Amino acid sequence: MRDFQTSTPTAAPPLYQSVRGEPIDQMGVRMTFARDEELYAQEEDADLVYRVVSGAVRTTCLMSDGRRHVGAFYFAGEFFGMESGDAHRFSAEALCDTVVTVMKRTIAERDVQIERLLWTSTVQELARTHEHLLLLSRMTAVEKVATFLTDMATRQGRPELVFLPMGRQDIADYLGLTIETVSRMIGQLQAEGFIELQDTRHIRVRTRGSLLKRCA
Amino acid sequence: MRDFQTSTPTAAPPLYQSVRGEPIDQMGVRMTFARDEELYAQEEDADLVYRVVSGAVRTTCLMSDGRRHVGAFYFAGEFFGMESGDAHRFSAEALCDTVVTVMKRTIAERDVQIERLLWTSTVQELARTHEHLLLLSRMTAVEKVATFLTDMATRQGRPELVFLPMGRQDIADYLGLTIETVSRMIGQLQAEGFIELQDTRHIRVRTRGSLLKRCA
DNA sequence: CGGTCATTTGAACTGTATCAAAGTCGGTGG
DNA sequence: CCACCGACTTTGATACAGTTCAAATGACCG
Repeated sequence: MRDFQTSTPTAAPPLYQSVRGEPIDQMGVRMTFARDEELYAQEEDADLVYRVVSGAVRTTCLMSDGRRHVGAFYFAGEFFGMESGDAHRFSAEALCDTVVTVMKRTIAERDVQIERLLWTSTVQELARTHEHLLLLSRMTAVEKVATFLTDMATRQGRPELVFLPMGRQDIADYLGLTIETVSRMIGQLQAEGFIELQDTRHIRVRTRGSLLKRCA
Repeated sequence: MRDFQTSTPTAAPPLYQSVRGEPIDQMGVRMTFARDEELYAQEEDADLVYRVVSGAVRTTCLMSDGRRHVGAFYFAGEFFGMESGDAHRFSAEALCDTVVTVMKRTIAERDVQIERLLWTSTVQELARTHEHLLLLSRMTAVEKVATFLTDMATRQGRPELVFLPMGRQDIADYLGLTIETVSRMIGQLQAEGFIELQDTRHIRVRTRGSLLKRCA
């Protein structure tokens, strides 16, 4: 986990200057969370917005019968937490040691610059969620895994070497598959020569073009 | 199709007054679309926001290999079209004869009242999309159909009698199932006594409580 | 009525889940 | 430094939900 630095310039959006003169990256309260620590819980009041400074976060949703769903993963520079009206529909946990900045939503809304940024992030989030929807409803298991890997690679800004800060169970719950199927599909992609596993969490993408083709 | 009036007071949110004194319901250009007519296309510039006045709209996404995905259905009073950054990721079509109001997004953003409303709608949309995500990733076929029916019933404000302005294929593509499975699950719910079909598009919900239990 | 399109029903197939077991890795203590 | 432990991951065999293909039924409309 130690080598995971998503705070690379490629991954983070440019700095924005708020009207108060503070760079938005440094606004709000800075908080640190350990691996698997909870940032907020399902059903909790959603009056704060978050931004990843370094590390990674997952949002999860537990159904009454114990089925688990992972809503999204967030990396350095990305906003999250505005997914709901008043109460969080998801809980958020750190995937590894993670630093975030937290801001009261009402304060954010008082600053035109920040509000714009929040709006953009929310629309972006919506777009990503729609992609996710498409993935879940209309893709086969291999396609899901291939899409996931290329998405991770892209967001980490390094298209050839992907690092996965999350375990197989998280991936499975994100893709709507079982852990076994995820494992098998990664195996299959490797057998077909699209990827190469350095270890379970570091994957080298051999032929990005071809892998993309498996994404439908 | 003739009897479908979603412009009932129960379905539509209260009127809002914009700073310019116009009720927001009547703002923008009024347009009428016939059944299956396209409001906007995938990849088209997304500089307009829409609101259903009467009728119903579906958004669809076509994958390269022909697989089809229905993103959402919209009824009277609901906003749509702000799902993306610059270009629409979905196309929008009228499910039946439909009236909408169209507004330039830039104009909407100049009016604080409208902008707030748009924000609320977008966040609501995001929440609904997350529900949809959960449905697609972690529900069985029966659960999907049961959830769909209760959702439709709720949004139409009549929990006992659901009217479906869309065909089975649309439902299937919305739920990530095939048309045959949708049909079978509706049949099953009927056999189990949860619902009763008046005709293919009018469904009476017998025991809402029990039907909800099938929604996980 | 007859034709077209949408929906339902039936039978066989398949992708993914489930259940079970064997590896693999990273950390810990001797 | 090595041996062991526990958690995570991979692999294998079987089961089943949902798909696919095919045909029948039903609804709508001239």
